Amino acid sequence: MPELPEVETVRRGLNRLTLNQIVQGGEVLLERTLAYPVSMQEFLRGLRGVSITSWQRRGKYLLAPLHQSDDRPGGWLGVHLRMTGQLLWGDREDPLSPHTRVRLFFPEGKELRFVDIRTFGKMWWVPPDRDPETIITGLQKLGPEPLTDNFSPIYLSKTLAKTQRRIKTVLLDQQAIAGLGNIYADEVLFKSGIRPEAIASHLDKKQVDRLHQAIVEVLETAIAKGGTTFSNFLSLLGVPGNYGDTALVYGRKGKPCLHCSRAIERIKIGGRSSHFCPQCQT
DNA sequence: CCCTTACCCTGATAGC
DNA sequence: TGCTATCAGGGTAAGG
Repeated sequence: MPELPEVETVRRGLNRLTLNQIVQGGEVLLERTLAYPVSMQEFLRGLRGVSITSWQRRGKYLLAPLHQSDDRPGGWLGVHLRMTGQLLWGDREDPLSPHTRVRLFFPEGKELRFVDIRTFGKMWWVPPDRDPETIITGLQKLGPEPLTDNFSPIYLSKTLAKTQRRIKTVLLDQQAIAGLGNIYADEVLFKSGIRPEAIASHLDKKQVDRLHQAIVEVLETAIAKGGTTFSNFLSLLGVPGNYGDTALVYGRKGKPCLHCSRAIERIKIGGRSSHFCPQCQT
């Protein structure tokens, strides 16, 4: 389940491996992966002959501006990995995983593959004359990037003050903060000593400040470790992460809290599992 | 408007 | 051991 740090890690890998090479063609093995255009012919027509100038990230979305060989704009490529999506860079002759959904062919036998077991992941080709937000509509509703100045303690306190939702639900709301998912949300609540079921507007200033700091620190640490901190995540070259290595509460139901030894509990909030320490989090 | 729930999907796992 | 039911969750649409 790639969240902001994993997507950021993928972005950095893509920037090292995929830029300024003309896309020679491709293959769509599961048309449902295409969010726009929905036809594989149109999608591949848009991508053939373009090259990628850079990869950008917004929340959990990857966005790449494209250009034609004569330097005219070539639109944009968008990717969302959702639950199980992976982008893999390798050779065209590498054995195909049965979960391969989209292939893009690059020069010298290289290939960028979108592999996705549970098929929730999406790709978009945005035509040159369109704003990406009009095609990838999820971009319109994204809150601030948590690792920029837009995400200040003041912003967080104002955002939390005006909702009666539980804090865990708000952390998962991409409109409030872009990029957190279920694992990192549980971890930042543990780190800041706040129960996931706490009503957001009831948090005091000290709690909000601690939460803000925890969000920034947990994400920065995870990015520094290459996004392999919690989730079972493969880098672009297929190198596995150290699953479960450093999660302090996520997935540790019944196990002793690493601070106080009380058993970690798991409850459902908004249809998602939430892990917390009943002693350390209040 | 604000918030919650159902849905999509397949591999892993809990439970009988 | 082997089978089946349940669970996992990101974003979106529909419902309350």
